[in-house]
Amino acid sequence: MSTYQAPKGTFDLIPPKSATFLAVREAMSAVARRAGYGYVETPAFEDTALFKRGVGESSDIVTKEMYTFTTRGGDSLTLRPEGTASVVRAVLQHNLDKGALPVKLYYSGSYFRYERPQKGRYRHFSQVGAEALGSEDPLVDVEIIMLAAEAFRDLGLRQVRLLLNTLGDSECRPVYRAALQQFLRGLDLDEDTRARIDINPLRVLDDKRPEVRAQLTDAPVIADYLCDACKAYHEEVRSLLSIGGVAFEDDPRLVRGLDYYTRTTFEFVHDGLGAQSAIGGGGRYDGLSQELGGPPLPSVGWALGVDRTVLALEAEGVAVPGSGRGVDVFAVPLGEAARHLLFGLVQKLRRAGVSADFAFGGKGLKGAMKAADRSGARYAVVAGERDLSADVVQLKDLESGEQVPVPIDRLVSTIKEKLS
RNA sequence: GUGGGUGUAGCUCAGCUGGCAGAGCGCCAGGUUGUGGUCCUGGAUGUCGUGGGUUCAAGUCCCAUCACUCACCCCA
Repeated sequence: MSTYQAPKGTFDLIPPKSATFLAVREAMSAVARRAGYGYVETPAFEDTALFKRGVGESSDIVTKEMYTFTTRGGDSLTLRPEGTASVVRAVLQHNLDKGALPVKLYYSGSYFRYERPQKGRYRHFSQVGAEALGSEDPLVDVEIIMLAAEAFRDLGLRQVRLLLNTLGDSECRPVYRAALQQFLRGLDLDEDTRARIDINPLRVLDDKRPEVRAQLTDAPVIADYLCDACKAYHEEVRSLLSIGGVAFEDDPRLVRGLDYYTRTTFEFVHDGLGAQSAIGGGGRYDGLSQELGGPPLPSVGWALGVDRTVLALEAEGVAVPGSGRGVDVFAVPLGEAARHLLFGLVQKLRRAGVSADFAFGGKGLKGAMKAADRSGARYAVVAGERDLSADVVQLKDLESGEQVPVPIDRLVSTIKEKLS
């Protein structure tokens, strides 16, 4: 124990688990890159007003979860609670929307929300996101969803379910919203929930309390209120997903926490994470650009939770490929002359693209071999006075235990050959 | 903001109705003065989260406090 520890709701990523996090980030990023999405990186903080406007004043994120601070100059800034608002801001700021559409971008980074931590919910968390901006084409929705499904599949997750819904648009949603409000007002609800009826009634559908859920069974569903355009759009998305072989479940109760979503919304959930079952989610946000002062820019995107995906992998007992690798070679010197020679050979190996480590600290041979073993190296290079005077080093295969002398000037080529 | 659970060795945890601080794993050393992963032997490491109280005596009981954790509201 030390005097200091990581702040509440945060955690350190340390080996060996940190390798899994890297692998998850990489797998998620890779599917986006393969599909022509370019990397975008925006600041970790933005003008507070961007999130208030973008995420929505009525969302809980804005009302109670933002890390907001005032600069010396008097500006109000906020650590980003999510990625989409920042990306849309960047696209508009740099006029990317004036070029070829859709603009396809992906990102990977840290996000911040001030909440009570629990399993899968942290104050500092990690997401990989992808956004396709400026195209109102059901195939884009489908591409986005398929990419996320592919990322989870590449990682080896099996128990992932895709939930799908539509939230309608500016034409039909208000009608549904009014009907829902009327229904909700007739229920027996606590004060906070009653307040939400006026602010964002859709979110009441998401309540998990049994006494609330019981009353929601006969709630009106959006499907009955969709306008023709939204209905057609949603049917198209559904049928394209089916043609593409992507399994999904219609979930008319699926509402998301951010105010900007329109039409397609979806969530990837995993059973086995505890209460925080969503490992990724997203949807279409056709009105967000205009909300932020830009032109109409119908867009769709997702964010996948890196931390939660790691939890899901653990729950399934899946080992991520490539996350447990050590170095290729470990050097074990005996005596001062060998220390200098082997240290030099380690540099040569590294320059040749072979990962290599070294027994530092003048350990005894036994201790150094132990270190070699723990490093996960495939080969150990051992050398002492005897070998040096013969211009060789001992190359030991740590799996088979076989050991052969190799001339010093042929070590790098010999190892490269064996590793290929 | 609300409710539950847990704080004992580096890690995972045991420790009964109060009576000398424990195990497994890991770590270090030796068995093997030039060879790891198996095996054997030995060793080190604790303000029992913190502060107070009850008691002859507190890891154990009581109070407070802090931390962690799970869940609710809500969300990736």
